[in-house]
Order: sequence, then C-alpha cells, then structure tokens
Amino acid sequence: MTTLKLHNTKTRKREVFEPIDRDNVRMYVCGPTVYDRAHLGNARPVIVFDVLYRLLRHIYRADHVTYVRNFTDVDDKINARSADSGRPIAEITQETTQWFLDDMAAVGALEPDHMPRATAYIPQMVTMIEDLIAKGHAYAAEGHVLFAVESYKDYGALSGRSVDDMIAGARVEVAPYKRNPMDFVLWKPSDADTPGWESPWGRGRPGWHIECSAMADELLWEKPLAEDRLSESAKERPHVFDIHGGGNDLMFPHHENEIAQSCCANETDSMANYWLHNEMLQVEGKKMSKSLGNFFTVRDLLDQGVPGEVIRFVMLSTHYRKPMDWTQKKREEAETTLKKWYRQIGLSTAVLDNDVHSGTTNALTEDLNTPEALTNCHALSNGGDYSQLRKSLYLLGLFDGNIPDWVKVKGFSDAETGLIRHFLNRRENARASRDFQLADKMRDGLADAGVLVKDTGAEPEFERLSNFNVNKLDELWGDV
RNA sequence: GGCGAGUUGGCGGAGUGGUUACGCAGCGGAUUGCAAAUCCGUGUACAGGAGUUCGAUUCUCCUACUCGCCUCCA
Repeated sequence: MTTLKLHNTKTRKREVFEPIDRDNVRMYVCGPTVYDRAHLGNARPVIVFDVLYRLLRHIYRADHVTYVRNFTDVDDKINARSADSGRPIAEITQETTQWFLDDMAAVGALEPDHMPRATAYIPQMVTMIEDLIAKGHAYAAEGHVLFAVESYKDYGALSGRSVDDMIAGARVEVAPYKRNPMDFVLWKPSDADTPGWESPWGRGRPGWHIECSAMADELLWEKPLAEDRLSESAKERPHVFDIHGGGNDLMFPHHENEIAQSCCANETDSMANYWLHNEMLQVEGKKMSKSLGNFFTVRDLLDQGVPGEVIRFVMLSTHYRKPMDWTQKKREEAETTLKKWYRQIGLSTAVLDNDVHSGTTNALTEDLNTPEALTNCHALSNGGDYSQLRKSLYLLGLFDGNIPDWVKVKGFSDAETGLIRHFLNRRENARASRDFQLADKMRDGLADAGVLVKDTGAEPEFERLSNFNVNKLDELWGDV
C-alpha cells in the first residue's frame, strides 16, 4: 500500500497519514466568503487541496474519499457590499458563488463532494452554541454569545500561542461584555437591516468560526452516521475526521477557534487528526494588495488569455508550504512547457487508469511535492514516455482527457488566417526561386505585425504573438 | 513585543550527512538557405560564523537579512 506523508501543523512534523477509516477518508477545507471575485491568492489553497483530493482518490479510490469545502454566505463583508451596491444579499452571494465555481473549474479543480452554504446550517450552529453554553464553554451577554477561551485548556495549541501571550500582543478591540479579551463571538445580534435568524439569544447571526465547526461535524460525522456509512473504527473516534486544510493565515484565530468549539462541544481531544496549511501567494515579490496595485483576480488572468492550466502549473511549481511568487516570467515558462507536453501526450492514446508512474506518485506522497512531480514529468517528456506523461498530468489535474483548445487554436480570425496564408504562399514562391532576401523580408514583416513564422516540414506554421496588430498586417499587404 | 516560515548556480525551484536535481536563460554542436522549432553536449550554488562528525549545503547553536501571522484577508 502506498505510504502518504503529510506535514501536520499540529505536530510541526511530517507524519505518515493513517486515515481513521480507509474506506471513507474525510477532509474539510475552509472555502471562500462570497462577496467578490476570487483573487489569485484564493486559488492557491483550492489547487493545493485539489491535488491532495485527487491523490487521496488515487490511493483510496474515488468513492472512498469525502471532501467538504464550505461557502461563507453570511458575513459583514457581504452585508457591506449589499449596502454599497443596493443589491440584495442573496443575489450577490449566488452570483459570487457561481463565479467561484467557474473560476476554480477553469484552473482544473474538481468540485468537492459537499459544498455547504453557511446559511443552510443555522440550526446546527444554534444547537452547537447551546451545547457550548450548557457545558460551560460559552456565555450570553448583551445579545451576543461568546466563547470563553479560558474554559479550554488547549486554546492556542495549534498555532503555538498561550492566551497570556495573545493578550499581551493583542490589538483587538476589547468589548465590555467580554470576560476575557480573547473571547470570540459565536453569535451576534442583527438589526432590522441585517440578515438574522431567531435564536434563544434573540434575532441574530452566527460568528464566522462556528460555521466551519457546525458544517464539518454535520457533513463528516452526523450525515454519514445517519446513512450508516461509518466503519467501526470511525465510530470509535466520534466527531473526529482526518484532514483539515486552509491557508496559514487562517491558523490563528480561525482554526484555533474551530478546534476550541468542536472539541468542547463534542468532548473530544481532537477535531481533525491532520492539519495542513498552505503558504501565501505573492506577486512579483510583494504581497498582493489593492494599495500596491498588484491585485488581480483569477478571472482577470483568464480574460487576459492566461489559460487555467498555466495558472495551475505555476501554482504547482512551488511547494505548497513555501511562499509562492506569481511572475510574468513563470507564466511564460509554464505556457511553453505545457504546450510541449500537450503536443507530446497528443501522440499517446493511453487509457487514463490508476497506473501512474511511480516518480510522480512518490513525489506527491512525500507531503505533496508537486515541483518534484513536475520534474518527473520533464523526465517522462525527455524520455519519450508520453503515455506515462499523459497519466501523470491527469493525476495532477493538468489534463482532463482533452488537449485544451488554446494549444491548438492559433488565435486568428478566418480573414486574418486567409491574409497570412496569402503572404506565406508568395513567400514560398520566393523561397522556391531562392530569393531569400525577399522571403526574409516578408518574414520580418510578419514578425513585426505579431505573426511568428516557422518553416517546418511541408507547410510553414505560424502563430500569434502578443504584439499582434492587424493594421500592420494590412499595411504589409499594401507593400507587396 | 509574541509566534512561525525562509535565505540553494543568471532566474525559478527540489533534495540529500559523503555521489547528476530539474526547468528557463547562457554557451558549444547537429539540423535549417538563414531563423524558429527540435535534438545532443556543457559551465556556474548551497547567507555568514561556530560546533558535532572521518566527512555538512544537509544536524545543533549564534548572527544578519527577508517574509507571514498576532487586525473575521486563502
């Protein structure tokens, strides 16, 4: 059996992954708050955990893995967006959710088995909050319900902080109704203009952290339990699941709070056995931010003609636990490499079965070493093993069985293609009569207009360059 | 201030207690009328200091620098 090793944030070590139930490996990853287009940084955890999902399905088989990724569709940022735009909240969240799914599909991410929306799980959250109050871990105050961090002795264990340290360095606003400055909100009151649900504490809405605790437990424990899909080994570890993932900026406070809520409510010593965190994304060496002017969305890139596969390749070319820099140069290199690989695997008709080259799987099972997996793809490419290259790219999510259109399409309209063909025919005549001066002049002219000509084999090939200018092409026609 | 991650050749980026990363760029060659593409070959590295060791880029400590989190940003 394949041995999968993962770096567990809980222990800060690379550990052998042993699922609670190998017939149903369960993973939860924090999803987006749906109020705007996903920026490029949002795509990193999606792609990282998509690779893990694919790998788990490869090892344990597709129907033995359950992957949950939520949508946070109740949040103050959404409320603010609605107030600014005058649009209904439901319209914003539905539209943004679909955008997210479209954009992530474009970068090759499979849809998780469950994609719960927070607003559909309010009753479960209320129940969990009531439970926490009953067990002495939470208290109601002025319409709020707060989690009492001092009631949970392991608070801070994941991120390696003590409550005292946190208070010392805290810059949080200390609300008067908090017993401890680090206590965080489970439930907060809503006014008439804010989305709210009736609860024992009045009309209000959930805090952010409780969403994930409630939805993870519902979909990875209660639901499979009700459907009798949990093995005996799973039942021996009530409420605990295998993997919890997210960006490392969520480690504190979000994941810390999730653990506190889940462990206290469920009376367990653990929420998930393995915690995985991806590092952040930078752009041209700097943190992506609106003030620096280097902020852009996945959709922006796609609209600029950057293929989703190229975005994914660049993401995979850096290990997930290292900061990753998005640069124009990487984008270009990725495109060049992928074009070559797609051309090569197009020569193979190998069935996309589970027989994937060990160099690729061994890299991935060593804590998702995607750069090394890509190196192995280079080796397969250079070695001419296009069948195995095909399967490796499939496992990595860079190939879905069809060569992407952007590799095949040259990017010209029919009229432009006709014009270029005319040129090349005349140039071929010049070449045939060994008038290389004229032939080279024509090629230079086309290059200047943004058309790259390659004299390969019988018929010359041509492709569109980024500086393509149809007006220059027309001018050329006048010159000849 | 607290916690954490990192510093590898021109660039990107893995990995290892003693041996080739790999990719791009460069250089040389094949091929081509010339280019492009393709193929073959090839040089350059492990932040600094101390320690452990027969031997460290790889382990330990220190220093410098970079970055992230501590603020419901993935």
